[in-house]
Amino acid sequence: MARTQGSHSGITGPRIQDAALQLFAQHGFAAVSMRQIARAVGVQAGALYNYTPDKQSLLFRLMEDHMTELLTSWRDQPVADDALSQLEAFTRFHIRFNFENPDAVFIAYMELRNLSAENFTVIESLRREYENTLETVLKQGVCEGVFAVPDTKIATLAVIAMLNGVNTWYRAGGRLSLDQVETSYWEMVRRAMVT
Amino acid sequence: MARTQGSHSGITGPRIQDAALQLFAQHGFAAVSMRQIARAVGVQAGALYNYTPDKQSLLFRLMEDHMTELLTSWRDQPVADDALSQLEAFTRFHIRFNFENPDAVFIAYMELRNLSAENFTVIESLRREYENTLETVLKQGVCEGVFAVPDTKIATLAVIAMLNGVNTWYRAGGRLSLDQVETSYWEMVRRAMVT
DNA sequence: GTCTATACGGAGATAGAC
DNA sequence: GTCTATCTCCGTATAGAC
Repeated sequence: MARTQGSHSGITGPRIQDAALQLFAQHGFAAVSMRQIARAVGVQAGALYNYTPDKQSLLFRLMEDHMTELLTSWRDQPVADDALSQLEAFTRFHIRFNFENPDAVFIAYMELRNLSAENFTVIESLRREYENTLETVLKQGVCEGVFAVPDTKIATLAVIAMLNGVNTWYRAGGRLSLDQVETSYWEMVRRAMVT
Repeated sequence: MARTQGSHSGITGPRIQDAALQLFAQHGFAAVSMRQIARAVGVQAGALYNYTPDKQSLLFRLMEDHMTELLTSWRDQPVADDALSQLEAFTRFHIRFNFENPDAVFIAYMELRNLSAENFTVIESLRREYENTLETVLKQGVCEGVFAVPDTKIATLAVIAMLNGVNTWYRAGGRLSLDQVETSYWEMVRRAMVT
């Protein structure tokens, strides 16, 4: 009862993040105004600055949260000990995670150039960390003699680029289930990597 | 002598295109102002409107010119008649063309959402046309029995996505020549597609 | 915690002189 | 063909009332 009119306790912060995520993904960071975000949340523009120091921090937080969740989700996956199973797990995990987080994935790739220099460094290092988890699998497979790749660094980037492509065309409810898509990509990845 | 001061005959138009290409690639369409473009060219903002009806048309023209050049360049490539040679030619052509036109390629992928609905349709159909040239090769290879792919449409998109990734990391003067990069990617593409 | 009001600057685009 | 000047609108961000 002591709460003033219009107060929504602690939920406005997350709602701002959600609205920004959706709007940035749809129109691009530079094209979205703070007023638009405020309108989507149902508050006035000025109120946003109780939750974020500025627009740049809003973008950074979205990307950092996304990359952190990507990394922890992959680390929480059950692991096999052979490289082949790990590569299949990575392929399927990456496709599924991207499918479930299309806006965040899109922003993480498209809005890198709109990060300040310091923020860019942070995000890039998280991305590098994720790429390294795949490269480690590939290196292990090369050691075991099950993978033959021209260059593990190039192969890492090639696999991730290929898998990222799924989000540009796959939509739920089309002629293929996500599991079928995973299987198709896994077949191509496997044949490209395995001896 | 009849020419007024500041006139640069017919070269201002192309200079506007070049400046816009570079600025859009660097900062993004939405973040670049007509004033910035004018400054880069060395004219006043109002003068731009002698060459383009508006900012949107400037973007569309850049993308359309790029896609058209991509298509005609590929059509001008010498063709082998077997699918395997054609796939290798496509792989190397695509990597090399992208390397030589990084700004245009970047814009063509990043600024699709900033096109008007009608302009988007045009660009999308040009892209589809380019993808179809690759899918035709893959289909031919499947018929000939030299390729085994889970789905020619998916394989087409997978190959292009993988090859597009090169531009995100490869820089001239690094540890690898472009020819070595082409060869690495071709090895992965070949093994992913060939029976 | 949210509101209204506003400072301050820059956006796209146009008019008319030269 | 380019310039200067300007219209009109919207951007980010802040101040202070409630």
